[in-house]
Amino acid sequence: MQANNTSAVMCRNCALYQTARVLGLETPDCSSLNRIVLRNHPVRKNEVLYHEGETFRYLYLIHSGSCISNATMLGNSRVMGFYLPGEIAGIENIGQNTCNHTTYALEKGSICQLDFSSLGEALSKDELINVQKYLLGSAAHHARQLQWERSLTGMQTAEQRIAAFLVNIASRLDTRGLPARQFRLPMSREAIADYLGLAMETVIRTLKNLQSRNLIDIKAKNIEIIDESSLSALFVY
Amino acid sequence: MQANNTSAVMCRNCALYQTARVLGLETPDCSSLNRIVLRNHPVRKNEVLYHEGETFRYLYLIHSGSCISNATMLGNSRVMGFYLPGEIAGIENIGQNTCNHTTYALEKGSICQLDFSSLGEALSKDELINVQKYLLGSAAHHARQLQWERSLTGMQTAEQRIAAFLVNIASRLDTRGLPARQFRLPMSREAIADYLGLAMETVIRTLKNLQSRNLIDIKAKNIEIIDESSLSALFVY
DNA sequence: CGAGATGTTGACGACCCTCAAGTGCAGTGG
DNA sequence: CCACTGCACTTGAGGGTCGTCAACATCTCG
Repeated sequence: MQANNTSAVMCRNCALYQTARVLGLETPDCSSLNRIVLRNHPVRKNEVLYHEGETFRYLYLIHSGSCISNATMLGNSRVMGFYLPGEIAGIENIGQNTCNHTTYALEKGSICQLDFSSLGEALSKDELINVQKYLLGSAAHHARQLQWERSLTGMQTAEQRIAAFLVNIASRLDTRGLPARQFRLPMSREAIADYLGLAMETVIRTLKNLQSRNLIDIKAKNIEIIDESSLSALFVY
Repeated sequence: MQANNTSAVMCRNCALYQTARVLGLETPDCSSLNRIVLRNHPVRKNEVLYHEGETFRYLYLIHSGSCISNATMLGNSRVMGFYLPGEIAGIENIGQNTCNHTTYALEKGSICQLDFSSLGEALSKDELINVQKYLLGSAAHHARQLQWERSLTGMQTAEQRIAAFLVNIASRLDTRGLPARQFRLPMSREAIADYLGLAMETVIRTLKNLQSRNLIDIKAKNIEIIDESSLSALFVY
């Protein structure tokens, strides 16, 4: 059995399971889905799912582990976002030919790969309508998530941004039925800093400060949210 | 004829026109589209399209003018985004019952209203597949836009954020075939400040500074981008 | 024309970025 | 098992950016 520090979603909460349900296929080992889905593919740490500029074809449903996506801006790289268990990486590439981020695993895990470009051929019209409807809902959900992230990233103080970031991660884990009080922050401090537009040192100092006020307990990558309401109160002003 | 300070998209570039094309209906006055679309509805300044908490039903395609959307956080309001001509307001509500922003017009203009909830009944299966595919592409495009906005909002200096904001607006206008060198910023300085996580005074001073360096020329809400490459160089470091 | 909203300017101080030095930890090879 | 190497992380000092406050200017619209 796998160690508990990398969390996996239960099938009921996995984005892929929802997709399967939409297809009218409740059983996990149905054959018609297998034509377009690669199930539970293991990924190593730092393994790339898709490269910036590559032809877009697949959606990646994170089953366990987590991913980070980067975009290069004239040589320099910027962190664009993180994908947690149950979330869909690559959905923002729909409607264009190429991927515009590089996405890779932050830790050992497993993903399901869905051949988006073959949906039309592999499914009946009714099935396609349902799957499209589901993906449209997922894309809209992703947009709401991004809107919320945008507003938190734009907050004024480092403390607000970090508090909002932590609450955001916790709530996303909670949505998928994963422990949201105590979990592992899979990304480096540098990645958090880049993502939030802060200096790495500020991230560290702010985390330590939140810890000294007993709002969180953080040791290396392991974090426990002790006082979520006070943490939220920092940015819901 | 309307004055030139509020810009309208040419029909070829309007998001609604694309939708119409997807439906296989090239002519603007076709009857089957009329069942679910309210065309070119005029809106007054400050007129609300949809309220936070209201039941979600319609998508709004901005034909001319522009909109702002706000979300309340415990009484306080935060600017969540702006919608320019040719863009679709409300698309992020798909997949949930209620709207989570309040969106209203920043200036006099006109919009088309699409009854999203009746799509399934009003269209044939083939039509529905095409419309869904189109909307899925739009939602993904919106997500890419938001991802980019998130990364610009997270930039460190006020100058980077403002430069990126201006270039972003210009490029969105350009996409729809509208003048992108000289245009009107329809929102207040305060709204820009809130949106970018800055103080209003900083927005004003930074704009003035960019003007003194001859990168832009700004007078009240009218802006001309004089040196776009230098402006872009400020944040593509 | 007047009143309220919106925008502008200046002074000051806090916050956070930069730079630099040092610590801890993970992975590798002996 | 342990030393070694490299990378992530931590801590401290100093200075610049930007937020706050307050006064004033300008714009908008009845």
